Order: sequence, then C-alpha cells, then structure tokens
Amino acid sequence: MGEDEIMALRRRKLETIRSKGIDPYPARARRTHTTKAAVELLVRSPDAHEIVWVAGRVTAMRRMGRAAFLDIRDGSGRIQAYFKQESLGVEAYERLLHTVDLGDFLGVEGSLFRTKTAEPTIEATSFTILAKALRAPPEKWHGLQDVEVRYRQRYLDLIANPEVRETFVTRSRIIQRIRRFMDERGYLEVETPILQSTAGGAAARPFTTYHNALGRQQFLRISLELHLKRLVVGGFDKVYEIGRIFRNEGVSTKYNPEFTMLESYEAYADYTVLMEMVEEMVSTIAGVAVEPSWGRGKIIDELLTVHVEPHLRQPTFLVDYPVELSPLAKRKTESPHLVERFELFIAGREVANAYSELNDPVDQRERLLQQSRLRAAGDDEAETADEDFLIALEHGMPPAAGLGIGIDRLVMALTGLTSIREVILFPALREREA
RNA sequence: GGGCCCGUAGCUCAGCGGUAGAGCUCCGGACUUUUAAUCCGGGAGUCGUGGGUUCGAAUCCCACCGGGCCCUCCA
Repeated sequence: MGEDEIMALRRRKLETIRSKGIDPYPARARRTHTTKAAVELLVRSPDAHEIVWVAGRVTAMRRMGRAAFLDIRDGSGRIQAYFKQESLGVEAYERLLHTVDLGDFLGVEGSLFRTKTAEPTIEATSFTILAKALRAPPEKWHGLQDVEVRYRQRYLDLIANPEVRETFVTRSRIIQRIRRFMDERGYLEVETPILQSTAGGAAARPFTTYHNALGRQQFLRISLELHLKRLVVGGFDKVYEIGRIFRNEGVSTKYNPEFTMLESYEAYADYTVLMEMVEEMVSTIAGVAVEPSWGRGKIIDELLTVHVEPHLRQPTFLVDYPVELSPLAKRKTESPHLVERFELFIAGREVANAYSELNDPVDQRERLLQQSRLRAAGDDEAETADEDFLIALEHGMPPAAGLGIGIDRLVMALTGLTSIREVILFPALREREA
C-alpha cells in the first residue's frame, strides 16, 4: 500500500471517529501520571492496582485477538497498556482495533499491574483519542537512518532515535550549566542587538537585510563583542551573552550559518584569568572533578580521556597571536607585534577564543582603520569599523578580558559527535527542489 | 573551491543490460500476559530529475538537483 493509500485509510478512520460523535482532537487530556510516574507508582505499590490516567503516543501495537498490547510513550518515558475486550467492552475494543494507528496520541485509564514477564502495564478500562495521526511513523526495526530526512524532519529523528533526543537534552544541560557557572561567578546576563547597522567584532561576511520603516540596510550580527564592551564602558564589570551569531559562509558538517556563541567580558582581568576560567568551566560542565594538583591542560586532557573518542586530537591552548590577526586585542607590552590572546582547540576544532581587550582608543581606531583599508583593497572579511564603538572606547574602558566559546562545537567536543548538524536541531540545508 | 561515494515501496536495503525484489510498515484472517509477538494470505514503486547510447536502461554515458565523507577554510 502506497503512502497515499495509507493516508486515505487514516482519513477514513478519522471520519469514523467523528461519525461516532467523538472529537479526534480534543482540547484537553485527562492525565494523572506521566508514564514514568506511573511506573514509579507501581514500584512503590506493587499490589495495589492503582488507578491512573496516562497520555501519550502509540509507538507499538501487538494485537492478539480479543486482547492487545500498546506501547504508550510521552516525554518522560514509556509504559505498556493492556487492552482486553472483556474489561473494555466490545464496542470500545472494536473502536480501538479499527480506529487507532501507530503514531496516534491516546489517553488511557486503567489499573497498574505487572505481566508474567514483569513488564509494568496498565490494564485499560477506557481510552480516548487525543490526536489522530494521518501519516505513518518510521518503521520500528531500523528506525530512521536517512541523514537528510533526519535533518529535514527532525521530529521524526527525535521519535525514532532515542540517542538523538539524548544529544539535545545534553546540549540543553550544557547551556544550563554554563549559565549557572557564569551567574555564580557574578556575571550579568544581557541581550544585545541582533539587527545592526554595522556588523563588527569578527572577520566574517554578514547577512544583510532591510529595515523598511527606517529605509536602510541592516546586518545580522557576526559577533557579540562590540556591544558587550560598550556595557563594560557603561560600568557593568562582568557581562555575558549566549546568543545566535550569523555568518554568511559555507554550509558543511563543521559550519552552520547560524550558531550559538557565549561571549563574556570581565573588567580588571586579563587573558590569563580567562584561561583558568575556561578550564574550570569546561571541567564543571563535563562533571569531572578537578584535582587542584593538575596543571593547565591536564584537566582538559582528563576530560578527553573520559568523554571523547580516543582517536581525536588532544585539547590545546594556542597562545599569543600576531597583532594583524587580532584587531580588537591588547598588545603584549614586551612584544608589541603580538597580542595577549589564546584559543582553545578540542578535537582539532576551535572551541574558545579569548584575549585581553584593547582599551587604548587611539590604537583601536588605527587598527580598525587598517582593517577598513584591507576591506577597500578587496578583503571582504576584514573587520568593519564601528564608529559608535570607537566613541564608546574614547569615554574610557577599564582593562578587561573577553572570551568567546562556540557552544555548538563545545557540545560536539563533549558528546564526541563530529558533525555540527548533529548538535543543531534544525541545521541549514539547501532547499530541496519542488 | 577540489576529490571520492550515495539517491530503488512509507522505513531499512538487495538487484547493476532482458518486463521491479526482500524484511518491516500497511490491509484481510487466526490468536485473552505480548513486548522485533507469532502463524496464514494480500497489497504497495514516474528505480532523484532531464537528456543520450541500445532491439531493450533501475543497470552504461552526460548534465542537473539533493545528501554524505575527505582536503582547503570562515567558529
């Protein structure tokens, strides 16, 4: 049977449900327990035959004549429901067999027990359709393997592949821990403009858009840096932002045109402070206990051993870059052609970039002008001079250290995944032709 | 930007010059503790798109579209 026929069949079932006066898409679901809570209740009271209502998606149906087993899955987990004609009644049992398909959402009322194989089960006394699905879910054995479909229809990927779901739970927890880490260190979380009239702070091509009411071209930000530094000028000594950055570059397993960046700025600190902070942050996030005796690099090294595939390259700090590559970083006093900057590489990918911030407004103006000259000479990835930012610096910025961490790559490093598309829910892909 | 590989049923794949196959899904039947349920029967396809070669193309050739991997690289 082709896809069209399957859908037609499901539509007919939908009409059958309606013809019985049942709403196939009711506004509310009665639910006393998540599937997980129901299993926990059964563990606490094994012989009580507690009555529960659960709700979830039907992910398996094993029909056996006058009885059937259905797997019901919700966000917390899964529980099996046992439908017996004898306890459900002939009418309701027939309705189950003839109108319910894999993928439908069902509310189930019944009492908790264990089958002879000890499987936690609800013996259903009634059920309600909560949402009829018109398309069939991916097949149960092999799940969904086609990478393209996995990305284009991520919801199917999440349904079919539990480890994918787990990756995004992990990603969320990593970001959560970063926030807690920064908050506990006294950083203030802020939000700065995504739409900007000049996109500065990084060497990258921006996306352009147009503001109708103002009648002018705008850019999507390519970094968070220049606005966060304005806030340091304004007296916020420790600020950070976790936000989406947009760069008009290629699409691949390493690059996505929009990605998530953490940037932080701390007044009265230099880049050596940040090096320690990055190590501590990454250790904290990965949940590895930090031994005080471990030297720099050792902690990250331990992380890799524990969390990352052994064949991946060792985490490495690269320290002190040529001034030409770092127009926003402070020169080293003893060697002014270098800047106080480090980058952290994990598994061969740049994860963090940090430097002591340039706060000399004259030097900053000169260096941005130099970038403008490069741009005029055809380098379209040279930095744009942001005059408003230069004016802010001229009002005086305290010595400060700034950090940027590519969240997507950090998640890759900590999960051992090698494609950025595996850690971004909806990665950029080319349009599929009609 | 360069190289290699892939695209066949809803899903996972086989077929690689002679009229399109399997398992799962789906449909019908049997079955009241199954859990990849089982057993019997039955459907299901513009073989990515467009051209070409050939008596004949899913199969060979070319172009295009989409995807994957490696190299270069913007994080």
